Parts: sequence; C-alpha cells; structure tokens
Amino acid sequence: MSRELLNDLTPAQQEAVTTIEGPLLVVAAAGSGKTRVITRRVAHMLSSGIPGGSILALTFTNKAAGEMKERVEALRPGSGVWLGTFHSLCARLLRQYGKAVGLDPGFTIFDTQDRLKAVKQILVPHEELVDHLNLSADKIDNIISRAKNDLSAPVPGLSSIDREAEEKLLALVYREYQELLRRQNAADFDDLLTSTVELLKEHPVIRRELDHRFRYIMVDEYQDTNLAQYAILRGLNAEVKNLCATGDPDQSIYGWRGANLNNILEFEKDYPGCKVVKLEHNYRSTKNILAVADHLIKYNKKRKPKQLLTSNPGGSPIRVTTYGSERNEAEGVADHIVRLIRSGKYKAADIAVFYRVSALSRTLEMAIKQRAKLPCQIVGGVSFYERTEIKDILAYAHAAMNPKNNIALARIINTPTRGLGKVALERLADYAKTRGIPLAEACRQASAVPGFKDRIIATVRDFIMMLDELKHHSETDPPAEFIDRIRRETGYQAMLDSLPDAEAKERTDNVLELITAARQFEADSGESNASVRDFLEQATLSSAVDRWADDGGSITLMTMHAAKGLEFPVVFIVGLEEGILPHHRAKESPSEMEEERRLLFVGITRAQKELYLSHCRVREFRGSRSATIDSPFLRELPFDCVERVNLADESTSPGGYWSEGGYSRPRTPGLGGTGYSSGRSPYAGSAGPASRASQDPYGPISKPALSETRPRIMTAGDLARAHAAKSGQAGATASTAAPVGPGRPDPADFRIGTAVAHPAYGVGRVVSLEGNGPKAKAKVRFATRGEVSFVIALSPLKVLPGRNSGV
DNA sequence: CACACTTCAGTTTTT
DNA sequence: CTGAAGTGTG
Repeated sequence: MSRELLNDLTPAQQEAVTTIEGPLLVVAAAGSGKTRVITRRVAHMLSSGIPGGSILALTFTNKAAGEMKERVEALRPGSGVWLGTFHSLCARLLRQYGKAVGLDPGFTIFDTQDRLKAVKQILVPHEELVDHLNLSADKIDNIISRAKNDLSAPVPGLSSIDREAEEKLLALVYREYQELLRRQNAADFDDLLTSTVELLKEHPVIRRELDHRFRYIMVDEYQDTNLAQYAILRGLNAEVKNLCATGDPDQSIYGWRGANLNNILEFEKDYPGCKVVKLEHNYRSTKNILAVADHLIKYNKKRKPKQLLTSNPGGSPIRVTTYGSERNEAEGVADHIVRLIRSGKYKAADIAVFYRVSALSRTLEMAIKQRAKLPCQIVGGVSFYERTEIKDILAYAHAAMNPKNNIALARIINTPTRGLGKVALERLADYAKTRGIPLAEACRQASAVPGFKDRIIATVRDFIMMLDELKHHSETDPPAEFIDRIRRETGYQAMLDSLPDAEAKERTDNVLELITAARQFEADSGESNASVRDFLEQATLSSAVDRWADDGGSITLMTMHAAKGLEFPVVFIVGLEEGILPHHRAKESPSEMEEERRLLFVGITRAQKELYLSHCRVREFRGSRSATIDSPFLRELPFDCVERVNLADESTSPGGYWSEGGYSRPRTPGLGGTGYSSGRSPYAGSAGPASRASQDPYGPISKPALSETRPRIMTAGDLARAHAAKSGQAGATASTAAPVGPGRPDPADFRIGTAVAHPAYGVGRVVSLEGNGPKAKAKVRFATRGEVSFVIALSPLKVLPGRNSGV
C-alpha cells in the first residue's frame, strides 16, 4: 500500500517520509523535492492509520497550503488533514477559544491599513512628541508589529534620538492601541499569533487539549518562523512531540518580520534526540546555476556549510549584463525574452523577472508589454484586496457585521458622500468617546449629538438603518450575494457610475471581480456552506502570491520575496546595485547583509535552465538620475560559469565596438573590476567609484579579456553578431552600425528614410515621425524586428552617416 | 461641506 | 514620479 508512495524517492527522502514519531528536522536545500516529501509524508501517515484530524500541516502562504491540500486530496481523498498558515490556524483557534483571552468569536481581523489608521488616531494628541522624536505613524506601527512577533515590549529603533522618551511613548501607544483593538473587538495580524500564545500559556487545559488533538505537526519554511510562532509550536508540542520541521537556513529572508534563524539552527537543542535528515540533491537547476548560488552563499558567515549537488546538465552560462540605464535594462530584458520565445524553446509562462523592490516593476512591465508586446502579470504591487473600491465594499461588510468596528464604519460613513463630512464625523466621534460607546451606537443616538441638525440626524439614521439591514442579510446571504447587495444597495455602484467612463469601468470591474472571488470561495467550500464571515477572513488573510494564478500565457514579474517556493525555467534578476540589492537599509548590519545575500540566493535557485542577472550604471531614483554602484554580490559570483556582457559603454567609444569583427576592447573591466576580485572579502572596498572610470571614454584601455580564468566580456556588438548568426539574418547585423548607448540623439537629425542603428536590433530605417522637440517619436523598421516606435531623445538610436534620404 | 488645487514628504520585503 | 495631507474656493 505504502510502497508505491516510496519507490520513486531517494533513500534520504524515504527516511524523511517514514520517520513519523518523534521530532524530525528536514534540512532541505533549494530544489530538493521538499514539497513532494511533505505531501508523501502526510499520505504515508494516513496510510499507516493515523487519522487525518490529528495531523496539522503549516505552510508559509495560503497558496502553498492550497497546493498541498490538492496533492494530499489526490493521494488520500477526504482525509481531514488540517492544512494552512500559522495565521489561519490561529484565527480558527481564536474563533473557538478566543473568549478565554478576551476576544469575542465574531472579532474582526485588522489588516495593515486598518492598523495604521488606528495608530494614527492614537497619535493625534502626541503629534509634537512624535515629530520631535523623528518618528511617524508607520514607524511606530512597525515597531509595535515587531514587538508582537518578538513577544517583547516595543523597542526604539537604532537611530533613536532620545531612547528614554521614545520607549515611554511607544509603551503608551502600544497600550492604547491594544485597548482600541479590544474595544472594537478586533485583532491585527500579529495578535492572531500573540493571542494564541497567550491562550496556550494561560490556559493549560486548552493547551493540553490542542497538544493531544494535533498529535502530528509539520511546519514548512521553518527558517522563517518567528518567536511567536515558535512559542505556539512549543505549546502544541509540550507533551506530544511529533514535530517535523522542514526548511533551509540559507533561504531565511523574513528577518525584518521577526523571523528568527535560531529556530532552525537550534532545533536539535530544542528537541533533544531529534532525527535530522538532509536533502542535498537538487533536481531543479543546471550545474551552472547551482554553482553560482553555491559560490555566493558561501560568503555568509552565519551558516552551516552545505553541498549543493545535482546530476542535471551543466547548462548555459549565467549571464551578467551591465546596462546604461534602467530603461536599457528593461528593454534588454524584454528583447531577450522575445528572442527566447522566438527560439521556440520557451513560452511566456516559463519566464520570470525578479527584483528586490516593487518600484522596479513599472519600467519592466512597460518594456515587456509595449516593446516586446508580450503579456505579463505582476504579482504583488498594489494587491487586489488593497484597492480602494474593494476596501470600501469590504468595510461595509465589516461595519455591518461588527458594530464595534469603528475603523470600518469611519471609512464608509461618507462613501458615497451623503453630506456627513469631517465636522459631522468629529462630533459623532466626540460623542462616542465621552460615553465610551462605539460609533455605530452614537449614530443611533444622533438626535442627542451636540450640533446635529435635523437633516444630519435623518441622514445618520438612514445610514445606520442601512447597516442594520445589511447585518440582517449577512447572516443568510451567501458571500457573493451579500457583496453584490452591498454594491447595489449602498449607492456604491451609483457612485462608481458617476465617474468618468474609463475609471467607472475599471473600478466596477474590480468590484465584480470581488463578487467572482466570493463565488469561487463558495464553490471551494463545497457543502459546508460558506459564510460571509469566512469569506471576509480569507480576504484579509490572503496575500498577493495566494491570488497569483499562473494564467499559462504571461511573463511573471515579482519580488524575490514573493518568488520563494516557486520555480521557472528562465529567470531574470534585475537591479544588482548597491542600495537596491543589497537594499540600503541593510548596509549597517552584517546580519541584514547576509539576509540580502540569501535573498539573491533564493532568486537564483528559482531558475531551472537559464539565469540572467543585470544591473545598470545609471538609475532613476526619486525622479532624478544618479550613478549607481555595482552590487558587491556581483563580485561574489564565480568566474567559470558566468559570462559578462557590457552594454553600457557603447556610445562612449569613439571607434566603436561595432566595427569589424574580432574582440571588442573593454576600456576597463566591464563590470568595474567586478569579475576580477572574487578573492576579496565581500565587504572590502565596495566597488563603486573605481568602476566609474569606465565612463571616461578616453580612459585607460585594458587588455582584451581573453584569459581562461577571466570572464569573457562581451559587448553589444558581439551579442548582435551572435544573434544575427543564429537567426540567419546576416544582412542585418549590427556590425555595420555606429556605436550606440544611452546617448541623447537629436530629433532634428531624424527624417523619414533616415538610416539608424540600434544596439540590439541592428540597422533600420525611419518610416514615420510624430511630434517635435524632446518628445518627438520615430517609428523605425528593422529587418530583424519589424516596426518599433521610439521617443527619439530617450532612445539609443544612432543616425548612420550619409544615408539621409529625407530633407 | 465638497471639490480642486497646492505642497509636502517619502519610498523594502508581507502574513 | 507618486500618494498623502493641507489649503482655499465655490
């Protein structure tokens, strides 16, 4: 029975799957088939007669939980295994046992926006002090969140001006914030964890019951658990210690959220006599990709050494490309994606682009959609559930269902506008505050509120009656119907209709999508009738990645954090620059620096077949352009499986790399010496100004990079030639083109028929012109590429001499 | 009270 | 360049 679950597994994997009793740590390297092991392990437990109800499996995201659910369901239908995230588990436990820690079962979960609003409210009387201490609502919000995850008191930040005063203020705000939550019968994300910790600590009977109910516990991504989560596990494992933790210390990337690497590093101390299984064989990536990952991660000091092995082929070299500007970078990535897809080897869904910060996504999206004309989806960014109209509609639901939820009520009391402005709301809030009642209750007593005229009283009454009506329906309506009711009956749809057409459509579509999501939710819950409350809970607890459904036809764009646990045949990682990757906030602390390195490691190890890293010399930041510094991580890549390409300096070369064949001559090492210094300490003399030397067009010329031990530095010319040769477009190679780069072509030189050169597309001819001055556009026809439009001044186009056929 | 306008500040990652 | 908060006007 159980044998078929095992016979395609390696001995190590088998051991992990069949070790069921007692504590077990599975240290699983990237791509080592961990998910598979976890699912098989659950199936194996069920086969051995363990009831599904006594198995608890905790994952990092709801999406991971969903996928695992599907797989377990396929192997052992109807098992009743409890699969979810820490947060969803806690929410469920607190709905059941929350009374013991002061939470009414119908409590509302405050999301990040709600909590920020709450903190802001509390800070109103302390404004001067907050300013004086150089704090802000969101800093304080962060500190409080961190304190909860660390199960500690809020601690002033490193750059604190006056620690003592700050500590005092933080303690006060923390206390008031918790009181506010309590009054509104609400819990924030972190409270789900801390309240559960409290429950387990203060109520031994409940703790014991749960400990015995969840006899077998599995935790995935254990390296990213924080102290609160650790405490929950200890509580659930005090007597029955069948805990299986899986993870990889090298992939811990949530330190900023309180994740504590010690949890996994000290597992063996915490659970004496535990068994440790190592899964080191990688089934995902090529040897080259793995070698790069391995070489990089070795620079981390706080780390258990580990060997990454694979029997996969070597694969193509990893390419590191230097671009002139972020625009060049985005276009270079887009163009390369086009080539990959044209080659027939990959389809759009095989390709992903990762970046450190969401802000980098925009340029890439534009380039891929407009230039490459390929569909792409951004995972994350402004999440669906954070859009105004979605938040508004959900706020109606929350306000109706939890009459104590002031935050939700304040959000919608005048949306759509019904003449209850700032002043009315203030009076209402004052009234409520002096009496210690919720806003909704104050609304009921509208006629007693000082300063309220008849018209206002009537409006407020109507409003509260509408909420009552909604509350009534919330108990019987299925989620989708309820959401649709809000849309129609609150005047929200009417408000949307009054907007300009395009906006009305977009926002209405979003609301309709919410209804679809609700319907989907109903379908997913099957026979157990889905309640409105359950839907709202899922809506607040679901993340961007959870919602990401691979549509099969799009390039995927996401942050490296979001990429955890995923894999793609082709991966591009952009923005390898000091300040971005590693992020500037990490600079001061070596441990954060190591986390940045792990983040890049995670990104790299998502790739199965091809990996492209890039950075640029100049990047637009906060509206202004400035020179960048190479990421120190670039110096930590090995030589032999990395190919360096410099597309940044072309325009500064007087004679041109594009000229006759032969090797191009990088004036300085293409990456500012990056490739030549790998022996150095990772922090030594961060590259930087030295690399700027290469911006001087007449700077020193170094020898061609031909030595075996050195990376071969390619230029645009090489690439264009190689590409042209491959695609058989010999006539259109760039080898005849003039040097190009992030130069600023003069639109006045452009006429219809002008021959121009582009670094990636080769030679083309202007077919049409549009507009004048700096915004003038030209449409150019390339033999290799068809017609492409450019804003001339911003393009890398170069006019070829002597071929102006226009006037 | 609502709306349009200005100014201002600020930019990590997410359950 | 973006979003939030503040100011002034109808």
